[in-house]
Amino acid sequence: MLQRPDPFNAQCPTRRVLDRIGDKWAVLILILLERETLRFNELRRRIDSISQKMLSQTLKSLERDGLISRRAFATVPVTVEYALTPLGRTLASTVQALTQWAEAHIGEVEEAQRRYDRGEVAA
Amino acid sequence: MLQRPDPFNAQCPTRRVLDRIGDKWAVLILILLERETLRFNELRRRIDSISQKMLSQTLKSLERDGLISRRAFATVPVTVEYALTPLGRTLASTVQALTQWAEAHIGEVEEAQRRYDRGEVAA
DNA sequence: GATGCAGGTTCCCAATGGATACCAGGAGAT
DNA sequence: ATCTCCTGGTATCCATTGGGAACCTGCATC
Repeated sequence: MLQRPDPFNAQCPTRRVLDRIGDKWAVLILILLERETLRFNELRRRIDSISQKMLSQTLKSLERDGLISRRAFATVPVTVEYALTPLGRTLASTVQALTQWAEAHIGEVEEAQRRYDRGEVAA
Repeated sequence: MLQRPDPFNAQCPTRRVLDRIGDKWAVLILILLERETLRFNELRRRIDSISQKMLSQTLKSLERDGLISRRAFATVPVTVEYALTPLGRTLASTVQALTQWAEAHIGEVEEAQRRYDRGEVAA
């Protein structure tokens, strides 16, 4: 791998990583797991409107990428815990910055949308 | 807006902002425009494999959100320049951190994927 | 008059997302 | 004994989305 990473090249692996971050469910899961280890249905309850399918699918991808770890316990009913790996932890803090941006600037974005929808040109 | 922003609630506007960031093309466009103002076809040439349709669609959404500005010049053929707004600039630097993460950790992610695909459990 | 370039839009098909139903297996209530 | 609920999923179906390719306007050049 001597080639410099270049997310603008479709073949570059960093592009695939960006695509993964570009998964809205993955972002939410990473943020929740940064605070604490959670079980499947706990995640489901906390993330409003996620379907079981998308949750299970997203968890599987995150595990494959080494960002979260999955541990099953033979309790009854079975318990499955998801936690961030050290690698996932480094990403989660970066991703946190995004949600903080969203919370801080949501007002400006909404105002821009209203202006745009009224036909006004951007400032 | 007295309600605290909560991206885990589907109704919360921050969730919509996250969805926008979760657009892989939007991320790439923001990064390119952080460096310099660019024209439509310049963007198209730089972002490998983006279609005209997705480029035009993504630019329109970003403009609507007040993140980029569009200026058309009556040259011949017509010239259209896209640039970051001040608001877009604040987001672009945050998003930069993501690509830097991707470039820095892509090796670890790929190794985790190979391990997972060989059937090994995550470390 | 054919060709080229800019900046798009339209149309069509394949992939993705989400809703719903279903599964296994045991616990607890009836 | 059986009904129902809990866990953590999978299977199926359909609507929405994404991408590819072709087309369009306007002017300028060959």
